[in-house]
Amino acid sequence: MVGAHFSGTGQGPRDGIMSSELLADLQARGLIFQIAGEDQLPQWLDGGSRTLYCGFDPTADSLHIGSLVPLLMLRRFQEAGHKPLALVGGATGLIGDPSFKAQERQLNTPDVVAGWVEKLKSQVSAFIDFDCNDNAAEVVNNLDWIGGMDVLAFLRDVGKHFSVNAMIQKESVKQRIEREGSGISFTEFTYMILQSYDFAELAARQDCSLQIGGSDQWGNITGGIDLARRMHGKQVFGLTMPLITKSDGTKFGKTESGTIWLDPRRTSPYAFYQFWLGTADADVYRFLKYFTFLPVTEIDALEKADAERQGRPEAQGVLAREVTRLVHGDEGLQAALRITEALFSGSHDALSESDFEQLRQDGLPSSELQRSALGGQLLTQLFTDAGLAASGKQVKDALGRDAVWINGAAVGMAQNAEPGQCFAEDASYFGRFYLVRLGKKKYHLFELA
RNA sequence: GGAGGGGUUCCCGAGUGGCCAAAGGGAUCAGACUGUAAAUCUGACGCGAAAGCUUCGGUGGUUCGAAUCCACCCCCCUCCA
Repeated sequence: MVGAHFSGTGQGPRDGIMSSELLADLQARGLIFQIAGEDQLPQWLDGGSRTLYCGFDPTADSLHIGSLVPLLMLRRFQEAGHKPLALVGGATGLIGDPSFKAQERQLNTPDVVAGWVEKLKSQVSAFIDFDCNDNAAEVVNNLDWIGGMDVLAFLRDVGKHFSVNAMIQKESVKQRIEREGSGISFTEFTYMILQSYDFAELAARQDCSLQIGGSDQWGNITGGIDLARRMHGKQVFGLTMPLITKSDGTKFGKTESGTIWLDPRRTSPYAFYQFWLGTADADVYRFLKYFTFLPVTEIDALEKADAERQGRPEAQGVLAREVTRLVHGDEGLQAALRITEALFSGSHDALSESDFEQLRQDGLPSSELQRSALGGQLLTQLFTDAGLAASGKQVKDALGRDAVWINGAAVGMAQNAEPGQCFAEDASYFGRFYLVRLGKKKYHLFELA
């Protein structure tokens, strides 16, 4: 699956693109927050194929959609003819980035982090091309150069270039230092130095001249720019992307059910697709620019068309399809579409037996049902266990409002103690499937064991 | 090591002996309205269908009764050494 999605988009590297054109496109997409070395960067990029990098720290066994913008950014640069390095933070992941984090974080054990590093490596690889000749991507791990370093060398060769006075002035750690009720350990405080060292090291060994990252990385990136100059006399650049915000002020990338992960085992392509489909009107055109490769002109045209038409905009559907394909490939997208169509078109009766099996495999939440165990059970219990609701109270609430259906038949509070009747033989699809709907959007497939 | 401040239900944050399963806000879930929107309105929101059961950093204690009082411990923050 590594790299599989890249070729699936039908857009190979477009080496004809000039970099000034790239920067103009990024600008038009609103993807540029700040640039370090703004005067010289355009002509530097136009001057040839450059190497750039972006770091991803292993803080879990999967990246989430917060990393999507930087990942796609690496690819945008690659398509413009530059060489992307995806750095996986095998070393920095052991320390923890304090940037704009309100609290000190729990350290993870080296084994755990090492395991995550491997997961991230393959995940990151799906977004960039390793096979094109001149500017093939690479994955690097900073544990390779930080892991073997001894303390004295670190303090003398690297630490000497940093002024604590300057470090504590950085906006990214200021709140931790100034605000009452928080603090920062020396360990996390050192993070900035490690990331700076990464940049200097990559500049020296791979001639990497640009680091990209989220806007929260500005302090760490500029630290690296200074260090590369001091240690190796190299001039390098930095570019940050804006923090993705939502118009309603809530945090992007989280839903009621939690984080949206890139790993299909954590967030199914169906759930992923649904997430994007639910994007607010006020955000959707901006997100199309951030998260897809559709030309800006096309996005603008879509916005105009949506505005002129009454009713439901098409933008959400476009966004959901594009991003799902980027992350989960065509197959993942098809799976998501199949489920969506089956559930929201209103006609479950059209589904075949194999369709049901497919839905389960495609990531529709499902579980097994033992007919023998139905006896003493209550629906509230059954549905809570299946994850349809957080507590029996919520199920009860839904039952009381006639918001529960089993295979299309409404179920009320009166049936709570009658699961056997609700899951009757003749009510099933193909003798074994029950599709339960709670509320407007939550579905669960039960299959008789 | 010393002095002071603090740890409340998902989050913020009231609550200083009974009227406290614990105000208020946010988040979340469900309903109406809709576009599988937004805004608005309604209900739920520790667990439990209910009876009832278990919470306010931890452990013990005082009391008829504790989130609230006492003792010790743990953790966080500020200042001093």
